[in-house]
Amino acid sequence: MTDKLTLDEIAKRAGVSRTTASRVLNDGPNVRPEVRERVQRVIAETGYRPHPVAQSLASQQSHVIGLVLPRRTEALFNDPYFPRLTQGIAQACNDHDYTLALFLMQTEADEEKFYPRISRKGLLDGIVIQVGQIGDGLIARLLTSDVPTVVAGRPLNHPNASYVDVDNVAGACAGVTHLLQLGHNRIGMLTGDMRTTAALDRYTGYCEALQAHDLPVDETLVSEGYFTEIGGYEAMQRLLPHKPDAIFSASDAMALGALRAIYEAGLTVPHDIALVSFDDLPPATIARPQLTTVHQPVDAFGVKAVEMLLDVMKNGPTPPRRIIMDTKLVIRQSCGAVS
Amino acid sequence: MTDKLTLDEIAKRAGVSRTTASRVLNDGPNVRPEVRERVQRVIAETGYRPHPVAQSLASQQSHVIGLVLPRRTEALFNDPYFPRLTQGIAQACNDHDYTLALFLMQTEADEEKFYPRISRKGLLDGIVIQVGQIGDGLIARLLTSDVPTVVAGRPLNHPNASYVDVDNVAGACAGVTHLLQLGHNRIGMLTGDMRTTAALDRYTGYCEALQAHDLPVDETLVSEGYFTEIGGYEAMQRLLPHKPDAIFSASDAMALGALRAIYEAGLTVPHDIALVSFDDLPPATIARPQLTTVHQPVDAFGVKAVEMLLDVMKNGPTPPRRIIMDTKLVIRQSCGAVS
DNA sequence: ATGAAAGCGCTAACAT
DNA sequence: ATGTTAGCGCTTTCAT
Repeated sequence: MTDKLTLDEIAKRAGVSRTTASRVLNDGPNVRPEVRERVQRVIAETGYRPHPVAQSLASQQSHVIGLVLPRRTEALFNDPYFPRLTQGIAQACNDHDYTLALFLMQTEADEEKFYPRISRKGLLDGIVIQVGQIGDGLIARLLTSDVPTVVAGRPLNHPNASYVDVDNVAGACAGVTHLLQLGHNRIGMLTGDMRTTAALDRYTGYCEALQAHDLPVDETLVSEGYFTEIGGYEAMQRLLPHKPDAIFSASDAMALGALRAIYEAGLTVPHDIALVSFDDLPPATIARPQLTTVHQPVDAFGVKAVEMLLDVMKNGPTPPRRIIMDTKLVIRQSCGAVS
Repeated sequence: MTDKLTLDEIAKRAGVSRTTASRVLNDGPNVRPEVRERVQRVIAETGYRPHPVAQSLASQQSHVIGLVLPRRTEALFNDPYFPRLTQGIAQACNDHDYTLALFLMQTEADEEKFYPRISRKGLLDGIVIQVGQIGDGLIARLLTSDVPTVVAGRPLNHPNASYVDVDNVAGACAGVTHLLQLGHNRIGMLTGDMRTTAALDRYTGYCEALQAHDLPVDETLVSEGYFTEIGGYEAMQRLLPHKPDAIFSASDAMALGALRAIYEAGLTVPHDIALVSFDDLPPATIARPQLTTVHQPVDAFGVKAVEMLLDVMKNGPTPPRRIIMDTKLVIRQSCGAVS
């Protein structure tokens, strides 16, 4: 009933042509105020809503943005980062009147399934794709497709990709420098999954900080923790025999695992080992002691990604856009700087 | 180039009518094998992909399912439940060749913004909406709209809604009964947000277990923790003066908070206070001691919700469907049953 | 300022 | 088995 309502019907009831009705609907120009009002009243009275698909077909834009998260199941919900990123992007889509379509790619095989769907102009007006080992092949293909694409995180080997990232190098460097200034000189690191640029860049920041203080990078003090709690736990266990006096963890989740390992070894944080991590997500304040950590603006990150995509959609992919967002060291208890 | 490709073009190149080309595209009947093959070859050679929006308009179905999560920002990423639910639903959509559109409703006001979009047949073939205080008004409206809707979780006051839920009552009852059998008789409870049915039902299960053992419900031993870590922490602090010998927590996250409060009070789990919770999400195995908890099948839950929706889409909303999924007590360390 | 007409790219009922 | 003919509901030139 309220459903068979079409723009033609509205036009008829308002005594105008469908064109004029369309103009009113889209707040277009060239409509006499009184006519506009009349049409609007009919729209309001009937509760008419335009058929979004018909609009899409005619206007050649769907007002739908796709978010592609290439990530294994476990990584996806063990890491508080993704829900938060998704939330930020969803919010931004909302604010710009776009609908968000979510694509979770669990395996490389999913790529083949998704690509035809999303690369075809029509369903999606644009795509935000998160970097990650899975799906990095997709990035290349997407960039040459006719769907505007923006990458969340720094992609490897895609020089003309538009992307937004946080300054992982500077952030990590700041975290490690803080530990150095507190007088530590055997600073170990728990790295993330080294197949990701986030992990690589944070490691780079760690090295830079040490080198700036004329300290060598001791590889026996570096262990891969894959960004997860359990990974951090195990990596920390590997590091303990080498007696670090401080640890920089590439994620809060790993820091949680490190805390466990340290306690089980009969040591305490920050007394025996000082700890600084990266993220500033909920685990940071849940942990005891609370984590000193490099804050990254995840929400703003999502907003920036969407805004960049909108820009690319409007003005084309060249030149490639680039936004590197600042991080900020948040000092809490785990570093020992405050009591 | 590869984009101006339309079904007409394919038909022309294959020397058939557009109808026949369409038949081949949709694996329809009544096409001679040789013709079918010829068309398929042209499709393959040209890399043709049908325009999904045009298909939607003509066929009156979008192959898009909407997931509506009415939840405040904080709740959304402090609780590992939602990412996991989303993941399960996304996976199920995938498997059934549907695209997932995500709608995060942060405020009641968002309702007004979303409703027109999603209630209009066209964009969405169906909707899965998660229950929650925000958005419960939406449920009523959606149920009377012409978009097939299924609720994730038991909705309050919507007798003819189709929904899938876990057996919160039985699950909670099993958890508390376990504590009773271990000999505890001052069992406190940390409840979730009591405006949600999940929290209410788990409380009901708690009461039932006590009553089955002829124990009264002592309200001084019950405190609301809103499902969050910090909420559980504070609720536990309120309970400690009343000397419970065991605690049933309505979520793993709250149990984490409770652990903190208990340790800070100089007590240990399970020695001084035994602990059983609900969820069996990642926090359960990260916590020390590991949590004895009522496992709920979140992934399967999402799958069931999608399958129910598909059923409703196909066969109409009546009679209302109902699926209550079983839970299972997972015994770990926090209850003290094992060493 | 308004409307007629031509699509947008596809599906489907109806011939043949 | 194949093609013809209408749409699906809207936007958008192009006249007027």
